[in-house]
Order: sequence, then C-alpha cells, then structure tokens
Amino acid sequence: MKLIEELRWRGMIQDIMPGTEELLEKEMVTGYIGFDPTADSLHIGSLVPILLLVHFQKAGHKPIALVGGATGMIGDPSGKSQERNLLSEEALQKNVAGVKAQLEKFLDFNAALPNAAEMSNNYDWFKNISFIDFLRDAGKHITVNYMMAKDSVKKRIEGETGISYTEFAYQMMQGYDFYWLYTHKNCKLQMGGSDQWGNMTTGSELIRRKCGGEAFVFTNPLITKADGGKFGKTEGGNVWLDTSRTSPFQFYQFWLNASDTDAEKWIKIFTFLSPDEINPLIDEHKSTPEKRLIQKKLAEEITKFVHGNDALQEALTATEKAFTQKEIPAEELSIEDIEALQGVTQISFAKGKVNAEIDIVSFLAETSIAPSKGEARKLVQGGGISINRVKVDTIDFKLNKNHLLHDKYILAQKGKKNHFVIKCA
RNA sequence: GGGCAAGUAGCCAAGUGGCCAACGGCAACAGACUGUAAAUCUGUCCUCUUCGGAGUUCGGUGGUUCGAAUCCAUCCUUGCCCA
Repeated sequence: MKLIEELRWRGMIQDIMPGTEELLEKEMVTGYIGFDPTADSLHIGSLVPILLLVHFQKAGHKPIALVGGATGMIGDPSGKSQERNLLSEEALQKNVAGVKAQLEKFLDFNAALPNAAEMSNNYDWFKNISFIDFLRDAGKHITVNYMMAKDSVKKRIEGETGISYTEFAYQMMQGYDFYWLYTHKNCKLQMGGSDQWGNMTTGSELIRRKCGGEAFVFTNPLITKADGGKFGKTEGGNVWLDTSRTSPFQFYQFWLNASDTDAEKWIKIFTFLSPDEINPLIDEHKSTPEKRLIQKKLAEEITKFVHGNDALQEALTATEKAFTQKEIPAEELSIEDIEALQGVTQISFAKGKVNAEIDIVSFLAETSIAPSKGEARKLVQGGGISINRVKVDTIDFKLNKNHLLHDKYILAQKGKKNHFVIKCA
C-alpha cells in the first residue's frame, strides 16, 4: 500500500493539500512534525505524530522531529480559549531535553541511511534572529488579514478573552520554521494534528511568497473517545510515555480499558498491524466481544512499541495476577505472585502500626490511597475499598498483623481497577 | 484618556441583602449491572472532620448593615465602543 493510501485506511488523515500524494510518490521527501515542550515527557497524545513519522520513514522518506524550544516560549493559541502562562526558561530547557530523549527512541537516526531521521530545535535558528530582521524578513510577506482568518485566531478575536500580540504572532514563528527547514533541509512537507492546520498552511504560504517554492501539509484527526471524554486521561491523570510517571502496567491497562468502538479505531492508528491482521480480529471481536481481543492486541502492540518486550511481559504478568486470578484468595498468593505485580502502585508503610492495629480510615489516609480521612470514610462507606481482595463493609474495620501476607504485604484495591501493594517493614 | 459590559467552585453557568457552601449541566471519583466494554441507574463532588460539625469561598481591598456573592467606594483584569 502506498503511504497516503495506508494512512487513509488507518484513519490518520484529516486534511491534505492537493499534490501531496503525487510528491510522495515521485521522490524521497523530507517531512517534519513539531513537538511542543510543554512538559518534560511526552504523553500518549503525542503518539500519533510519532507514529506518523515512523510510517513516513518506513515508506522511505526522511523524517525530522522538531522540538519547539523557541515556539514553546510563546504559546500556541490553537485550541486554547485563554491566554497561556509563559514557561520559565529553565523549565523549558528541561522539557526540551526530556522530549528529545524520548523521540530519539522511536526513529532511526543511523546516519548511514539516506533517509536517516533528524532532530532539530527551532531555538537554534530563532536565537539569532533579531526582532527587526524577523519583521522585515518574514512579517512583510504575510498579511494580518491572512493571519486573522485562521480559526485559532478568529475564535479568540470573537471570544471574550482576546488574544495577545505574542500568541497572535505564534503562527508566524511556526511558519518560519517550515520556511527555514525548506531552505536549509529541503523539507517540503509538514505533518501534524488537525488543530495545527492553520499554523501549517501559514508556513507553506510563506514559502510560496518568499521563494516561490511549493511545500505541502497534511494533518491527522485528533484522537477522541466515543463517549466524548478526553483521550489519554485516567483516574491518575495523563498517560505518559515516561515509565517513571506511568508504569508499563498502567500504560498497558489504559489501552486494555478502551471501549469497543474506540479500540476498533485505535488499533488501526496505534499499531502497525496490516488490514489482513486487523480485519479478522474485528470480525472475531464482534462475535465474542467478551474476550476483548482487540483491546488485548492493541494494548500489547502499543506497549511493546513504546516500552519494549520485557516491559510488556511484566505488564502482562501483573495483569494476570491482578485481574485474571482475582478469584484466588489473597492468602494463597505466593511472594512471587505479589512481587510480580510490577507497576501496580507500591506503597511503603510502617509495620509497627499494623501490628499495633490500625483503623481502615487512618490506614487509607496515611498510605495516601485516599487523599484524606474524610475521603477514606466516604470510599469505605460507598463500598469502594477492598483489603486482600475482601470488600471492606464497615468503617470500623481494623487492620492487624493477621492481614499481613507473608508477614509484610497488604493488598488494597480502590474501586475495581486501582490496585495497591503495601509493603510493611 | 472617556463611555459601556463582564469577572461565581476543574469547566460552563444560575443567583442581585438573610432560607447560600451557593440551582442546573459537563467532567471527575465510587457503587449496581457487565466483558477491567458501552448504555443505564445510584451516591459523592470547596477543605478538614471524632460524621455531630468546624473552617475558608463568589476578581482584590476597604466600607455600609444585626447580616453581603448580592449595596457603596476604590483598584486590578478582560471585552466592546469613542478619542
């Protein structure tokens, strides 16, 4: 399958400029995607652009991952109804470093390849451009009328918060990035989320007006959930690509928990499986949905892609112990079983307090399973807490040394899906 | 610089002197049902709590009043119009 054809099938193309497909079939194209350093780790929202770059490179083209060290200092108004706070410079540098390190894992930078991936930081060229130069060099070629017609800007102008000059100028910077890459790296294509369409076309417009060049863009649809909720959020917040923030087990669980409709769409987007592999899976899932074949395959593939096979195996084992074997009484679990719960939230607790007997409310608050005693009480009263796989049905429940498994562990569950291993020493 | 309008809990949004920790919706969390799904129903949802309460809120600050999110003054922020 040709690249664009495949991406269309996967549902990864929202808008595409006419001529893009022809260009990609004609020659090896250099294309880029920009990543915002808004945090020091990427989260799964960035997976789609990452995957786009990987597909792009697999198809024989040359990907550039651009980290927005300069643009991150300004703030993109796209999709924001409010002016944003500026990040401090140190925070930004830390973020740039973190994001860069993660991106490096997914692309092939082997310089021997004709289409070796490259990494750039737009701070490298922006730091040397003076304001006057920029106004004369770039600003002169784009009219304010053109800039104001962009959705991201229009919404803010029509809304009641307005838009600062700083954020208004953002699209010029992103446009200049494209122009710079076009002239210095022969980069003719920009990809990105559909909310970036306006910023991206400003770039190809700038290239056309400044040097009569032709540059193309296409966007992927933003990932949504069928129930309208925000993609990439769990009880614990964002799902990150950094294992110290989101363990492989939690990462795997996120995908496993996808609803049927979402899983069917997501498996095309987030895995490299071919139609021949995916279509039968979808059919089988329709006849036996309770097996959740799509969810399992999706979770396996994407966990392996992001964290590697070892991490996937750990996640699978932990899932097995925590969910599949949940009928086994906690007392019969071996030390190995408990320690296999890798990635489940681990908490240390003073053994002395358990030996001395502690009430459930204090225990939950002190282990910060519940944020406060009041919350702990409400959770217990609502039937949301289990200790060693037995539901706690009274707030008078007390923990003592008889609850210690193998003399040091306590298993706790908040709700159906949040497991905790409390290690007492 | 002048005139007008707005600022309420994570978001949207009601409330225009006591019955207000503040209607309603969304999001979120927990329960039932289920397939660790969807839909539906139930509870919680400012903070802490010995569950009896206690404390801190309605852009900021001062004031009027027995009593203010609500009235007055002033300041800040934002939008619109005029110069």
